[in-house]
Amino acid sequence: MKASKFFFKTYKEIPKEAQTPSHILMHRAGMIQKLASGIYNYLPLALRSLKKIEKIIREELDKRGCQEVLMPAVQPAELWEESGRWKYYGHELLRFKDRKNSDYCFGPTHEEVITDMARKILSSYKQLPINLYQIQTKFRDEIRPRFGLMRGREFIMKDAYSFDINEEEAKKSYKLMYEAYSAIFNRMNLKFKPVDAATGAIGGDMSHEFQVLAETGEDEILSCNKCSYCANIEKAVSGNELKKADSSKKKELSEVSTPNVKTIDELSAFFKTDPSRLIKTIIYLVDDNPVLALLRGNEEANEAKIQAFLGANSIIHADDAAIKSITGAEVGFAGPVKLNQKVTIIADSHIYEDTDYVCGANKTDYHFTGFDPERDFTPSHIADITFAKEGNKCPKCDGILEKYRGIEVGQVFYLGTKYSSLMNCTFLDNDGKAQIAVMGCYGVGVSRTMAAAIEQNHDEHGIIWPAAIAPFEVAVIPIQLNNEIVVETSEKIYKNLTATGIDVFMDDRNERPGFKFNDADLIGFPVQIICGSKLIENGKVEVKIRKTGEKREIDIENIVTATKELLLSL
RNA sequence: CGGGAUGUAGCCUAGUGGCUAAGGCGCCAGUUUUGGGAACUGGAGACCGAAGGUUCGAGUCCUUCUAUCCCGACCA
Repeated sequence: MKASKFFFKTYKEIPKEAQTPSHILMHRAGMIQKLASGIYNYLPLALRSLKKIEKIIREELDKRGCQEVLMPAVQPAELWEESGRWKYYGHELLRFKDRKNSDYCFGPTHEEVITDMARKILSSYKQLPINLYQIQTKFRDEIRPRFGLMRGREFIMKDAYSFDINEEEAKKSYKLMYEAYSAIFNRMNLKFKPVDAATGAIGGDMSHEFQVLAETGEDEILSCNKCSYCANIEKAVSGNELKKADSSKKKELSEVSTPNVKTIDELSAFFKTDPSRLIKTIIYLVDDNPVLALLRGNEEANEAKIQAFLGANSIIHADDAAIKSITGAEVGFAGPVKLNQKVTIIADSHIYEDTDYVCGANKTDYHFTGFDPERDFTPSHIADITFAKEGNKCPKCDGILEKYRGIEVGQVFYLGTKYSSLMNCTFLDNDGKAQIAVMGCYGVGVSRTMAAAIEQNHDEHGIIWPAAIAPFEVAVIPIQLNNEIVVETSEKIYKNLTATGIDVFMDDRNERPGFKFNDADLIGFPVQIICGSKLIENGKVEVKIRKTGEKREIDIENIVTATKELLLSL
């Protein structure tokens, strides 16, 4: 491709709204344009990279027996009602009506459609296993889209779904996809970690996320410094042993007037005590039922763990009115003692490490002191509902947990029969008996992967593409366009490289050298071949490696072989 | 959804209530220039996010709306 004919434009200045490296650089390099919040145009430069990502994905999936399909973006509400998600998916699901007033949504994911597709074809165990995938545009109406393609509303996703005859086989399919994903991100030369993950709205009971490590990642990961344990902060478990409360320190429960003292900070100031000596009572609506979560004042509630523990579809904070009706008090005075109605109470296991706490009295402007978790209330459940922390012991070995930030670019779920049973996706087994297909689902955020690659690989000059997903692998940059030998040589190199199947960008623009060098670094061509008159007279050109900044002089006649070798290492 | 901020040309910015809204980048034409974002000359491009209001007079003040961004909550 010649620059003079290529549809692109680079920018020196950073647009006000771009905050994060991938967003700034993709904008400056002329890869994307924003059309609306979280909705972007992909220009040729971006699409080239996306296509390469897609190609790698297709190759690795096809190699493992997956088959590509293409499903509609617009989906009828009936299917979502069958799975129950029309109700539970919430505002993220973009819903609309057609002219006949029928309900539709723009697909945020395709479990319903694929299960419907599969049940129409599947009749015998002989057809299984099967794994179907598509690469397609999704829409999720994010509350707060941000960081360009990192969290867009419309985005490109590869989603795959496996169907198996039983759990054991389904777990084999899961493992195969886990391997496929590792292979995919390895081929892209990205630094990533597969981590244990919470399952969220998609459901199911086993899941791994593939996290590309980057400072700007939205997710926190805890990873053992000794063994392979690695989990999303929402799921991570501390291996620290629980202490036993010192029963000699028990005190009597007594009501204390605490006028207008509501928050943990206010309480700890009022009682002149550490937040760990306070019990925090948080009231949730879990699948519309009230749930009290109890934890120590210095801990944060891990809502993903609560949701997972209770096997719930949704968890939200109760509003003030609900809190008032449950506790009989204003917000800020909730506690587990003397509740006037039966509610589920989930107690964090850490609260049993001590006694003599302060907790709410379910009476406006009053708290209890001397609260003893073992004596003063009966929990419905005791569970770990806090976050593990950096420096905690690993739950699997004697190592220590370290913290990383990551960008979730892929996730694999073992779904079981969640959708297939609700939607009656069955087949006949060996004995002629109907069985429910066991499913898994697997996603890769294609557009997000592109952004993540940039987040992980850039410097102050621009993008540093891994060669496998770079829009172009090589840029040929003639310096003196008024010098015939330079022009001829660069043309020759361009043609020869292109002929061997390398993606070459020929910067034939009549610009000064510095301008072209800066553009080349910004766009991030992994290899830059600089053709200047002085070296060419000696039969050489300069080859610059974007990643290291290293410059080599290479004989013109060897340029094709040398470039090919270089690219393999990038 | 709560809190904060911002909308002036394709991009980045300036602009005490006062006449024709200013500059840089980019763009077009020309001349020179060609190893790290060139110089000069000439040119095109904005009814200042929208609607009301205050005022002799509004880009500037007020109200509402809208869009966008940031923090939080929420989320794959």
